[in-house]
Amino acid sequence: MGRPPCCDRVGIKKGPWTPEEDIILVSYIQEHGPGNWRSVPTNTGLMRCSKSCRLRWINYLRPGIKHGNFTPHEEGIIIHLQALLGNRWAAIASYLPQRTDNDIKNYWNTHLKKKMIDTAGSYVISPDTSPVCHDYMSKGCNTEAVKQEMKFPLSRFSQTPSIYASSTENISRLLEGWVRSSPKAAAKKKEFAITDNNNSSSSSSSNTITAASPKENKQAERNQVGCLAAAHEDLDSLLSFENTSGMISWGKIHGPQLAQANAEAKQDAENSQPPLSSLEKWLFDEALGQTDGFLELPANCLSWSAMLS
DNA sequence: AACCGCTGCAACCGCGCAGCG
DNA sequence: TCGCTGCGCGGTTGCAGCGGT
Repeated sequence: MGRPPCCDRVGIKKGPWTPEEDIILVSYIQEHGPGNWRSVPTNTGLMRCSKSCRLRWINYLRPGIKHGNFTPHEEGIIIHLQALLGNRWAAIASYLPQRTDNDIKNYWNTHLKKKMIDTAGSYVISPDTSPVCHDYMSKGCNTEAVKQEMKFPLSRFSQTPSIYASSTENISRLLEGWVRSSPKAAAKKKEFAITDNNNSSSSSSSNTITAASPKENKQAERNQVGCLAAAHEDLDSLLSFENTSGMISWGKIHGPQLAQANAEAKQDAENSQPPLSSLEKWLFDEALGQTDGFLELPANCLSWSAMLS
């Protein structure tokens, strides 16, 4: 007796989202905030199921999402956390706020898993939770990829997404200001902070995964996410291109105005070099072994990642 | 130029969990 | 306590784009 699929209703549209649908969804979320997905299709008139709306928002339209160009450091984090947590992509994604679980999952399945299998032929993958890197370290490793990343840490911004992708990036960018000022978002951050404080005794070790019951693990995960919230605030500056030119109200722009807004936003992004954020600094520090960040990875994981590159 | 296989990624599907009445 | 409902997660699929022949 299975539950009937949510998208079985006649008239529910499937397949790729159109820019128009994206704009409708973004406009609605800008006004009402994410959540209550059940009501989104009915209130917006979108012929999509609630799940599809949620997924589209989470994986593509949400502000601050970065696609493609995984850095060696991100690879290292993913590899390390995958070894620690297994295929719990949502948990892994919580350590990489710019990445979605879907993105990480895809990247793992299409790139990293293959690399791991390829290299596992010559090296033993340790089954224990401390992955892996020892053999590589003992054999020496090529850290050129890491050095490159450290030389040009902002290279990721020079990626050339598709035309439509750039338009959704602009949607995200435009939304950035709303998310920052959104009372809901602020409340969420506050809530995280409170959770973090309440668990301060454990937070110091919250980055250490210990053997515990599934329920406890779940709670620990939440705590970890809470710990990350503060870091997320720092990330804001990285995630956005600093909408100093002013927030464009999404409810008011359509057609040619939208195209112009997109063009201007793109121009802004091309002209302005993003400031060095706390995270960028953290990445530098991490590479130099001066980790005081929220996620402390074994330095050799960078090497591991570079090795795979 | 046409075909074919491969790759990467967006989107879908099914299940489990949590909240609520 | 139980059933219903909505949300979130992980696995899987489908398709567009690309390169090779």
